Formats: sequence, structure tokens, C-alpha cells
Amino acid sequence: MPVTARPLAGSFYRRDAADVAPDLLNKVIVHAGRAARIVEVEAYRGVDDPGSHAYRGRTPRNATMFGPPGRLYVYFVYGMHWCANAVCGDDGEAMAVLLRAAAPLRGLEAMRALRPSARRDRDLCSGPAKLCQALGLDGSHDGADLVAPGGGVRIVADGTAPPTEPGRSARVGLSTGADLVLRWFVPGDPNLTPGTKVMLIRG
DNA sequence: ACCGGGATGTTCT
DNA sequence: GAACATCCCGGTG
Repeated sequence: MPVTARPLAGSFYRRDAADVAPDLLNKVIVHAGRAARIVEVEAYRGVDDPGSHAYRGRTPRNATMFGPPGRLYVYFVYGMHWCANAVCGDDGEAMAVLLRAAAPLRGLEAMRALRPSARRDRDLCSGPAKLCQALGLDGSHDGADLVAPGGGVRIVADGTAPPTEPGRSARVGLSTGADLVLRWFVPGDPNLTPGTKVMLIRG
């Protein structure tokens, strides 16, 4: 099962984030005995992407984005929330895929304990900060190696293929770079970010 | 269901 | 001082 499966290879991440992102749909993120199937992601394409943290160059906060790929980039936002990305591309390209929503698979009791405000299980991981809360990811996991066999945070394949026709839309919550269509999701999944379940673009 | 506002503090201008 | 890759709660329909 997911908890013992092998992580994705390093070559999986060493591609453009816009190519990695749809391939991450239906993969499984595993941490601390909990597992969830990724159903919504966004690509951030480095120093040329006005919506990316890397757009204004390297800072202490975004250093993990600049490589190597296959690491977890975890950042703090709005004074209280953590969000997690998989670093992609070549070293220095500063690309990443934001993990926006997931379907809880395993360790639901622990997730409920970490997210007491979640009324239903579909509220456990239905947003980037909720996902981090439910899985117990925070700043201490920034830079974690996703590729290492014995690593604490892993992204694994359990045999479920990504959707043949993923839903696509603009990215959520941005003031700049909001026109780019760099969000992918599993159409109709109940765990998507609330208010974004409509498929805006096909293909 | 949908909408509006407040929480909360790091980061960079 | 402003912005911020968000979430939650309490209103209304």
C-alpha cells in the first residue's frame, strides 16, 4: 500500500512544472502514517512567472525552490498557514508544483485530530493549507527530500493513472499571473478547493 | 449556497 | 507599511 511504496524517481521532477503538475494527479503523498491522493495542483514556473515566489529572485524564504528538484518547498503565508510544493525543473530554474487538494486515504483519525474544524472528511485536505495541516507538514519540512527511499515525506504511485482529461483553470488566489492556466484537477472530485469545482477548460 | 470580514505575522518595499 | 499561492465563522437567501 501507499505507506510502503517507493517514492517517484528524481527524473520525474526534473521537468517543467507545467508537465509535472498533471502527472502528480492521483499520486499519493505520505507522511507520518497518513496518506492522501493528490487531486488538485498548480504549476509555478520560476523567475519568469509573475505569480511565482521566485519572480523577484532568490531570497531566504524561497531558496528551496531553486533546486535541486525532488524536494519539498514549504512556505508560510497569511501569518498562520503552511503550503507545500514539489520542486521541479533543473537546478536554478525555481519551478514548483503547489499541492492544493487531496483525498484522504489513510490516517483519517489523526487528520481529524489535527483539523478539528473539519466537519466532514472532504474538508480535511480540500485546500493547500488544510492539506499541510492534515498531513502535519510545516516549516520543519521545507527542503525535505521527496526522492530518498527512507524519507519522512514521500510522493508515491499506487497504480492509479492520472486522469486522461484533467480539468484545467487559472490559478487560485493570485493578484499577478492570474491569467495563466496553470491549475490542474481531477474533474468532479469532492475534495477540490471549494468554489473551484467547475471545469473551465478541457484538454 | 454564497458572500464578507477578521485572524495573524513573515517578508520585502 | 503593504502584501500575502488561506481559512473560518457568521451573516443572509
